[in-house]
Amino acid sequence: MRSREYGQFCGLARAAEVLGQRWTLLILRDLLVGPRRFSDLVTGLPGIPTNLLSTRLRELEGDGLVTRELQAGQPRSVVYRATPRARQLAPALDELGRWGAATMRKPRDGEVVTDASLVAALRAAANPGGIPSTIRKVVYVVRSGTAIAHVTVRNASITVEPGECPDPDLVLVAGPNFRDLLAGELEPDAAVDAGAVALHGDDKLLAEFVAVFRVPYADPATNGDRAGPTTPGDHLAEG
Amino acid sequence: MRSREYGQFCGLARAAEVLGQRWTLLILRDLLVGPRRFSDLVTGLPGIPTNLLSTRLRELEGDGLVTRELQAGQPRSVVYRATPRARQLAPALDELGRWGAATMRKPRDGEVVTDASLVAALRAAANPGGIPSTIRKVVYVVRSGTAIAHVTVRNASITVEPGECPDPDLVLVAGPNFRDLLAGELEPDAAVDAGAVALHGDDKLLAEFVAVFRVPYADPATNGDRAGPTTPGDHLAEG
DNA sequence: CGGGATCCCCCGAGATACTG
DNA sequence: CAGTATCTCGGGGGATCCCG
Repeated sequence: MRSREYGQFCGLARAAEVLGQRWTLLILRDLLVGPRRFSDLVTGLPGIPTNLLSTRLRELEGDGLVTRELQAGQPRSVVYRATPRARQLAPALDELGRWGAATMRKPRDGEVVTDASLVAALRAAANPGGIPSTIRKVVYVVRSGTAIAHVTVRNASITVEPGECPDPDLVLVAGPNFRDLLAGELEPDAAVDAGAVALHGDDKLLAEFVAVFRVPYADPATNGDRAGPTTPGDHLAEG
Repeated sequence: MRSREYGQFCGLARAAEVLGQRWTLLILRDLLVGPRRFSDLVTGLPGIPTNLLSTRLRELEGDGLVTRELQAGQPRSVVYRATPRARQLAPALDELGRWGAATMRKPRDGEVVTDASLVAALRAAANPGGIPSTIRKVVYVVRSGTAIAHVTVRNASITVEPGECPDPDLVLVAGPNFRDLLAGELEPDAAVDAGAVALHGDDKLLAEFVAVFRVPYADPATNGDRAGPTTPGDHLAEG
């Protein structure tokens, strides 16, 4: 079998052949946030070798997941864009991201947060069922390290985009314990004093924010078992 | 950054560090079907080097996803088991499997179907909402190549397990166009004549089977766009 | 300056053989 | 049965170079 293949007629194996290549999952994560130029991707993926990025983009184009558009202008500009087929990956990447986030506590040495990773994390955490019925439109700006995203919550929709936004109702600057807040282990009232977040604006809106964005928290000590044994029926009867 | 790491404080990056290693996704797929011995895994993963399997199992044990139990007996036996934390991956792997299956048409040259891949595919395709209200208990056996699984459909539950089962109500032997049937592109009445399936037993139960197991079918020609442009709100506003 | 291509080194993966 | 040992080879990492 060729190097990246697995020799099985299996959906998961086919997915692994594409997504199992190093950096591919993060390239797609960034492209699902929006179209990006080569240099944008290099910036958003610190440490990626440029030759590998080039190779991956060509492979993804061949797999029908990315399109390549030449932009007018001098110096010339190339824009990479996720195809509809790649956008169908969003639910799977959200699941993977939530699973991976469940055991994250502190950044490892040298780990960074990028705009795209912040946007992806917030989109994966978004819970439309948590939108208060009283809301008309609220705009948040979220900062974590140097990463910035803005959130617009309306009656029945949550949108998350990278970067700043003028006139936000509330700016949240994530502190060391920010995830404890989103995991529900820290009450909104206590979050500022606990160093989870610093607020600029209408700080009463923080309670709405944590109602809308929730992350699970797996206990590593029990290998992730949080609420007793997994019952059959949770997910058919796997295991 | 160490070789498998990405240097980002991001749930998806953490997931990729574990699942992006070659063969890891398929090892977990097999272990989510049930506990397996080393030689079971070697059999279910044709082509995997035994030293790599050994390495991966040790890594997964270190990541808290697999436990290793010595079984009594001579020759000695070792059983590997997915931890609860690994079982939390099931929804993500199902999503990935459905995504990968959406563009599968025919097996590539030499591709096989294993018991575990058949079980995983059926579990990912299971749709409890499709269970007819008239059902009490129906048992199917499904064969695809040399792979065998059996399915039990009850009032509100679907279980899929590997291997045979005594006294099934209906045996389905998958033919070349079996997926067209599950994708809804082939009516149950026409399936046998079209070579999608051969039946042994109460063939009127086939309609119930296809109501319970559904797979999506992406059109490769349009890069996976099946029903017009993706509307914002389908998945927040990604893209 | 953006968008790559080229080069070299080395680690990780594949294949096979062998052992407690 | 359940791995380890050894070798080879391709792909990834890192730096540099190139071209419009």
